[in-house]
Amino acid sequence: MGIFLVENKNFSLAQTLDCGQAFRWREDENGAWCGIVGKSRVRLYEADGAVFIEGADEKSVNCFWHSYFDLDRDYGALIKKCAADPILMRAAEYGSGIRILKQEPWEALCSFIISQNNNIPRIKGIIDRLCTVFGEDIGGGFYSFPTAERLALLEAEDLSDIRAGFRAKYIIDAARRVSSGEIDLEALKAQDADTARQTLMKIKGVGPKVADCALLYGLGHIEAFPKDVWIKRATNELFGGTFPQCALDFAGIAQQYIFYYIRGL
DNA sequence: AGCCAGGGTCTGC
DNA sequence: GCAGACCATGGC
Repeated sequence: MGIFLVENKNFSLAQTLDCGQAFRWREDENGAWCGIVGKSRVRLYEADGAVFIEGADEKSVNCFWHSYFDLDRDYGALIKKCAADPILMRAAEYGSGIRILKQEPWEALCSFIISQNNNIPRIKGIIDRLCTVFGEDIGGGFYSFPTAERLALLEAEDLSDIRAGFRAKYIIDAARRVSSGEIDLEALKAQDADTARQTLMKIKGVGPKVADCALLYGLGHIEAFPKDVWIKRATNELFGGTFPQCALDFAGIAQQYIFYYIRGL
């Protein structure tokens, strides 16, 4: 039996876990969502107007998982702010169950290095193989996301079975800079987004878009605003070339509504 | 078959 | 500073 996590107001597992911000969650045949975070494999489901979690103890639910799902933030209030722009309001209502996950910084950074010039199904495949080959066996045939320390010991050729293509050398460069301490991801949480972005962009293969994804999904900077091809398209075709100004202080969250909305059109 | 994908680097102007 | 070729791979 699962442990109560939260009421599912402004929280849809399907929207949150399959909106392109994380790549290791999968819906099972019963409509529950299974994923591996850290060294835990958990299963989440919605029932009776609430979200429940299996595979986690009471203490981790109240701390880690509460933070992971960003449960202290009032998404309803943000959606109301979106109403200042009629198109953004439509997008926010369409994706009103999305929450921005607070993922592990290294996993977020590495995942979005892999994401560049790539499509979501293949991103998931590459990450699956990366975890299976280089992650830690956490039992049951499941594997954790490999640490930067582990990957830093490899050469790009060692990733050939992962089929990450030209991104392999970028993964290794990122792993080495993080594991050596040259880039302290935890410290970037407390810095302003622009400073942190510049640091992240010292990594080969990390430009503004990947850096913003790491900032938003791994480092808690909700004002970071990844501009991928879909968002550029939406900004031009839906907003006349200018991102809605009413959402600037939570642009990352608004961006996720727009990304989900335009891909669903 | 060919275009595209949650882009970035490198080169040449 | 900015455009254009190029990068690996596979989904559609």
